Amino acid sequence: MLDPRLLRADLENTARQLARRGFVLDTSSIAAMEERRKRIQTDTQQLQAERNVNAKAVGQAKAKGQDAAALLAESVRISERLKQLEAELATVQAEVEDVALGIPNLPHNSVPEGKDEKENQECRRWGEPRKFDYMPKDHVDIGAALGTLDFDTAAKIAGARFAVMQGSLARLHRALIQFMLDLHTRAHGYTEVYVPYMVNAASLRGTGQLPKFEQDLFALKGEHNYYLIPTAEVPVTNIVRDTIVESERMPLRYVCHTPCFRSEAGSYGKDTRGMIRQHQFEKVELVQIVSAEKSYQAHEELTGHAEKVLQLLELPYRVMVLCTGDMGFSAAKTYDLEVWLPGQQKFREISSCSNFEDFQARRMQARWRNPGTGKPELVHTINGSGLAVGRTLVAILENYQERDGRVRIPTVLRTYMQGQEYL
RNA sequence: GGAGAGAUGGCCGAGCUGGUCGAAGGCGCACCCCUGCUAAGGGUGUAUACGCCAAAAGCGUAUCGAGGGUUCGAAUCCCUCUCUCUCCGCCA
Repeated sequence: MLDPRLLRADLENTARQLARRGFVLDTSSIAAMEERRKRIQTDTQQLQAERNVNAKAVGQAKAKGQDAAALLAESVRISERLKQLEAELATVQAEVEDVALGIPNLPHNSVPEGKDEKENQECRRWGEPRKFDYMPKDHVDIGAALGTLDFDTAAKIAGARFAVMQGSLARLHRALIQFMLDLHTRAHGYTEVYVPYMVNAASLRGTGQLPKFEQDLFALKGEHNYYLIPTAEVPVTNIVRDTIVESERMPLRYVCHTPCFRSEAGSYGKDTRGMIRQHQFEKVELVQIVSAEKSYQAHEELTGHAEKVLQLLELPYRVMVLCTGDMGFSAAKTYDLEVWLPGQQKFREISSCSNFEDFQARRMQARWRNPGTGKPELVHTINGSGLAVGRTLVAILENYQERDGRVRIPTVLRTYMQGQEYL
């Protein structure tokens, strides 16, 4: 959520900044709504003050044994008018809230302007895509040949966009998770956390998935209104919802492995082959809770932590800064890491690292106590995949394939695979 | 699933026979005074959000788990929900 003061005092400028990311803010209707809110709120508060004064007078009169009939009559009159005004105020405040919750974050100044993913800009590249002296296969064919990756069985058990893995492939998948967690906890200073995989609506509202993107989520039926998490970002970031973090605990750095569940509504026909886009996938997520003045530095560092995983796995990648039009709803700035997939002859997203500034924090009421002022201030939240495990597995299969159908296991993973060299 | 207890400020904890309660007291914290070290003592202050205001000051409003109700007036009474704890049952 944006600072509501922007909508009150700096509406035109806010609209201009939102226009950069292709969001049209209806300034005249918001201005009118705000005008109404202000008027009703002022009137209500004034009347509430009158009621309080009057009620106090009644109490004092009664205590002294005086007749309070006139005061009581006045109180009744005020209360009736107040009931009506308070109802109006609640309505208009809910209206303002609805509008505010639907407005995306302002893009940071350093974000290039653009309409869609075609206008994202490459920041840097790492590694050299391997030259094959044969036509490299994609991970679906590689997995099928190994007999360890099976989409048909998954379709029988569940449906489309699921996978079944067996044997050493399933083990490599698990090894990747251990490797990533170990790296981030030992080398990058993150604290490992374990969290619920189902969350309530308040948490999803906090990180920005609700109310606007409910169609992307799996919701549970029954008496619990739970949703399956689409990313660990939701439970992990919400650790600090409705809390004031003491300054000596800052910054908070969490790493968390969870499964992620996404309905992928609206992506029909996209990436239907293989395990690039699944309803269920594993991800190791990095989350940082930092102060405002440190958030952009922390964002760069976190992106570097995700890159380190690819570097140690020796997978070629490039770093893209997303343009204003391609960024997610809550983000102020996003870097995507794209790994090279020989099977597609393309770079594909494997991590997305975003700075949300105080956008999520305001929704969550997540603050820290600034020792300089002694006052609570909104934190900045940052997160990134470090990495998407399924896609990392795909990248390994395709980049490490051999002509004979075997797949070499990256050196850093061998200790997790009992020294095994090939799948 | 059954029976009970509870949720108050950064923390602990009164208040809960409705009015003077944004809330006693303590701890913690900050500043000041005293004390030539140490220890102890005294004083003052110490929530958040919002509104009016260019801003500060100030004034006002709301908030005692959440929501609703009763009442002229609710931390206090009633209802619903959420969460926590204890006991029993069941269970990985």
